[in-house]
Amino acid sequence: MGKTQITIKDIGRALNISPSTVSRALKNHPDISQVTKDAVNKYAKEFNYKPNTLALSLRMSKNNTIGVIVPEIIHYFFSSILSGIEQIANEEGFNVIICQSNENYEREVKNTQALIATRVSGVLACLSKHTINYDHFQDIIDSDIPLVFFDRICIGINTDRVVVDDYSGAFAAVEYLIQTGCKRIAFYSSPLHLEISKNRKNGYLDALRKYSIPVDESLIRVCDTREEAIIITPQILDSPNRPDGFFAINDHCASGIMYAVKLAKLRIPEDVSIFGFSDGELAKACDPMLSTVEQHGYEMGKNAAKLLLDKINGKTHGQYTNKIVRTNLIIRGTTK
Amino acid sequence: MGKTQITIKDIGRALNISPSTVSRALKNHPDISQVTKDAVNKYAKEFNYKPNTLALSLRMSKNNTIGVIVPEIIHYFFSSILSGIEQIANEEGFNVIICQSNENYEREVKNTQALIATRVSGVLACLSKHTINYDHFQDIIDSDIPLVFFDRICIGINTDRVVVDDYSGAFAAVEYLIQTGCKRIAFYSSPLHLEISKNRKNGYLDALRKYSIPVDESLIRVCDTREEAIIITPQILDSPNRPDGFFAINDHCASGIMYAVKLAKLRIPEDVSIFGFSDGELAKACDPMLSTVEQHGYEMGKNAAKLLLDKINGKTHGQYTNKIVRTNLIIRGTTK
DNA sequence: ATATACAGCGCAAACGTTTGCACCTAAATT
DNA sequence: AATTTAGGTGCAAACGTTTGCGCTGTATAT
Repeated sequence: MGKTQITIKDIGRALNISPSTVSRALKNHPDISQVTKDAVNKYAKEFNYKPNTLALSLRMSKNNTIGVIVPEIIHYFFSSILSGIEQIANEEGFNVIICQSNENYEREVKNTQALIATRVSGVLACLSKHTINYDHFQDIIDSDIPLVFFDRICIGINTDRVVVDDYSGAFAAVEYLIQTGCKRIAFYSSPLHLEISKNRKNGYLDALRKYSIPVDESLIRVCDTREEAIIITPQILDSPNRPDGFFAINDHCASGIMYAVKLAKLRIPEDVSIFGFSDGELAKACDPMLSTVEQHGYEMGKNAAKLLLDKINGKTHGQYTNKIVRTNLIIRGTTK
Repeated sequence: MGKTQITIKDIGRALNISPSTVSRALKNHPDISQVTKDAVNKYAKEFNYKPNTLALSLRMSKNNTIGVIVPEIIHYFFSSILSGIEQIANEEGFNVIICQSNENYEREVKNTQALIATRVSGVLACLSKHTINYDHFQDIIDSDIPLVFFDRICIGINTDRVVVDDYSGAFAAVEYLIQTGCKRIAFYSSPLHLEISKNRKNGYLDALRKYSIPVDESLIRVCDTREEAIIITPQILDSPNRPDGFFAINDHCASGIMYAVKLAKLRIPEDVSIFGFSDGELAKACDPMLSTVEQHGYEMGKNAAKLLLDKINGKTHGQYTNKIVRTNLIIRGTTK
């Protein structure tokens, strides 16, 4: 007990050979005799030698660590992405260090700087809701650190991205609402400067157009939390011709809508249909269970991590790839 | 662009001074003249010098990184703990690298070994559901790495722990059920070798005893997921004298019970009351909203991280502290 | 003029590894 | 017998920092 980690030098001293020989023996270098190798390996095992990754990283000027910048860990979608990232990184022997921006621009730039200082091998990033300046990400690229964006990307920067198929998911959801009889469909969105908002809005609009349903701008609201939804929905429900369908930017928001709709003594889905986005933990807890767009966070995380690792390992050839993770509709009880 | 990070040596070369002088200048060492300091700082700022943390860690044999081993990131309780950990670590300039065991013993030991190899400054760990051997954690301690357990602790190892007040939370919840008229209360638990299960069971049992309610072993089940709850609850509801109250080990499980209860055409809370544990995302999405024991994952994470950092910084004096995070009841619609 | 003090800076070692090169010995080739 | 070959090993530098110690030069005190 209390024993501190043993080093290559220690092994060398104990066996009366040089550190270089020990190093080579451990790596099974052909120059080293079998007897030496055996002796070294035996000793290493016995005293539980573990290479010092710090020294290794320094020597190789290559850190087997990737950084992840994520808005908030606690959201199901992000934590499942994180889970996917960790899975792949782990398989490839990489550590993942996490930073959360808390949807805060200043913290996001601090995070990027910390990651650069740590000399991580690569960075996976998802924009905070309020980020509109991207210089800190350019800094990452300028520092020769591979960068790939996921989910909330920015198009001002040349790099790889992996996104959910927001457009198609939104289009399909709204089309489903229309096909099951909805005539007036509201859309609750995150701030519109975000690509995901734009894309989903486009999906929403195009679905309406396809079925020649007029667009009513008053039905498009910026609202992406349960609390906000509970506040603004009653007003909308009160209007002379209230909507008979809601398409929400996430499940939390959808559950807020459900709450307000029930409070207004309207029936789900007979009077109003509701579609969410994410398929998080709460979707099945709702009553009726929430119809939603499954967006495969875990898959997204795995894809993003793979892409990054390929870049780190130099397997990609200068091209920026734009991976799109499919979505699919999960029809449950809040739609007809 | 393409510029790689500048080093202390580079600054020295550019300014015709030695690396040691640069180092001292940057640290505002009194031995260095103001003019030199100014020159160094100016150059450092201009060329965006950032210390190489790898070299620093190696030199100081101190890694400003802590490792966290967590069963599954995607669960709300764990991700909020993680969030709290990240918060504190960030404030203190520490990176946090995460490993998930996926509730798998083998992965857990791999994780511990990886963290030892990385020479993290400290480890925060939460046992996987199936861990019954603790040697790998002893290895961490033997490697002189501070270790603190959170939530799912093991009592076989001498170290700091921070846990939720499981006993009191359970006691209070069950007492509330009794006080609001429940006569037969079922308890759905995680595997009973876990301390949290034992403690909550004790709280459950003591509350029953306090009110002289006989214990019926058939009402105590191992079940901690929504899916399992949906399967086993109908049988229990079918029995001649069905329970009129449920105390679930987590909110997922509680939501499964709700589903089964509604399916059996029983009313919540008039016919049966339900109490969860966690206050996760889904609690408010339930209908009626779930009464549950709030367990403050974020606080727990912050506490655990603080404790660990104190140990790392040598602020604690050899004593093992046992921090207990309070719980409190959140009464919503699933109880009277 | 000599001794003392101190300000300002550089040398070199150290943290643990890897790796190009040189070195030595013994065997194999001429 | 002289030379080449190859097998096995060690030296030393490098990655970027920090830090104890020693060195220089100038200014102050005797």
